Amino acid sequence: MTMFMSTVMGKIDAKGRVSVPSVFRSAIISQNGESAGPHGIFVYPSFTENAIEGGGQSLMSDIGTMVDRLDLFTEERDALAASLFADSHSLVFDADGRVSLPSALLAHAGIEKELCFVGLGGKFQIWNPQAYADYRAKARDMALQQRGLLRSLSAPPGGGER
Amino acid sequence: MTMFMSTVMGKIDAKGRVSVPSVFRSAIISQNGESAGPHGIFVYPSFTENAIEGGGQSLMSDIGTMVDRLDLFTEERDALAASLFADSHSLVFDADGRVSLPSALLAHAGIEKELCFVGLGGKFQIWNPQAYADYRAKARDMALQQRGLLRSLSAPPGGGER
DNA sequence: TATAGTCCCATGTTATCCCATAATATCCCA
DNA sequence: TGGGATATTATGGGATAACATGGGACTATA
Repeated sequence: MTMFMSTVMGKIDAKGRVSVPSVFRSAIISQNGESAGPHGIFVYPSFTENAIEGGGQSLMSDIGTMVDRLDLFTEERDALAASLFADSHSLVFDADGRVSLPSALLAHAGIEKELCFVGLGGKFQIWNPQAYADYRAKARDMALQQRGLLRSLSAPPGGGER
Repeated sequence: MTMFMSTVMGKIDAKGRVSVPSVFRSAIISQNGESAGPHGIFVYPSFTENAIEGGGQSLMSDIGTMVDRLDLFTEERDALAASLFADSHSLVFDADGRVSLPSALLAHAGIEKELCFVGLGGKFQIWNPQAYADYRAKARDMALQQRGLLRSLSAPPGGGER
């Protein structure tokens, strides 16, 4: 299973295009299956942070089947579907592996020219570099507080200490 | 698996025509099958909101089978079917991918000139932009309440981790 | 004959495709 | 382990196609 990892800087050119880092691109292609037609990414605003969140198409179809399990024609389902899909976009790579991010998403993340891709395992995020630096400091503090939990997860089967 | 997503603004011209966004159009065409004759959309008033709802022909047949499956007396089922199909319209694209929305539907959604298409995955909605802005906030709250449900749906049998 | 609905074509705008270049990383062989 | 050759990548810009939109002409309907 290929995953998104590491942090890569990037910028938006005069035509609004962003080059998706090759590390992320190859992860997506292997996720979607080598052959499958035109590749691309699936992006939406993060619910909890001022960042754009994304993944391969498989992430989208997973969400689709999830919603399909709810009853048709109910307020709840429609509300959920609206929140999930209305602000989501399916972006296709051009010949050089670039996409153009919708302005609504850029606004949500406070991105103008500079941005950075952050791998999160199964998905990735796109941040304003400055905002990410701030967030990262906070995230580290949180992770430190969770150390106990982390140890209890890795310990069980007489696991190797790190 | 193509789905309707993202939000697109549009307007009605002097002749009452609306240009169906190309994102939605191509989703419909791939849903109906590339070849199949003249393409179009299937629209009806939303039951729960002041909006127009629509999709490709496959949505209509889904609704049909759903009605058939319902465990109701024929009278009740006929009543439901009537309310579902009586106010439904099948609109065909003109050469430029436009349709003209029936005035009854426009009235139901409170649309005059401006409107917006909202993707909901398997179907889409057409809103008065102002009304949608209000609804969006409400939908988000409702969706947040469903988060627990959502998580339980995504977890089940040996699903890929996200 | 007026009205509304189609069909078809014209336009400005935007996005897409395609190629060129420079920088970087990767490979290969001495 | 070097150092040069070869891909791969990121980025810029011009040409092209697609799209949204407006309006004229034709056809059916009342």
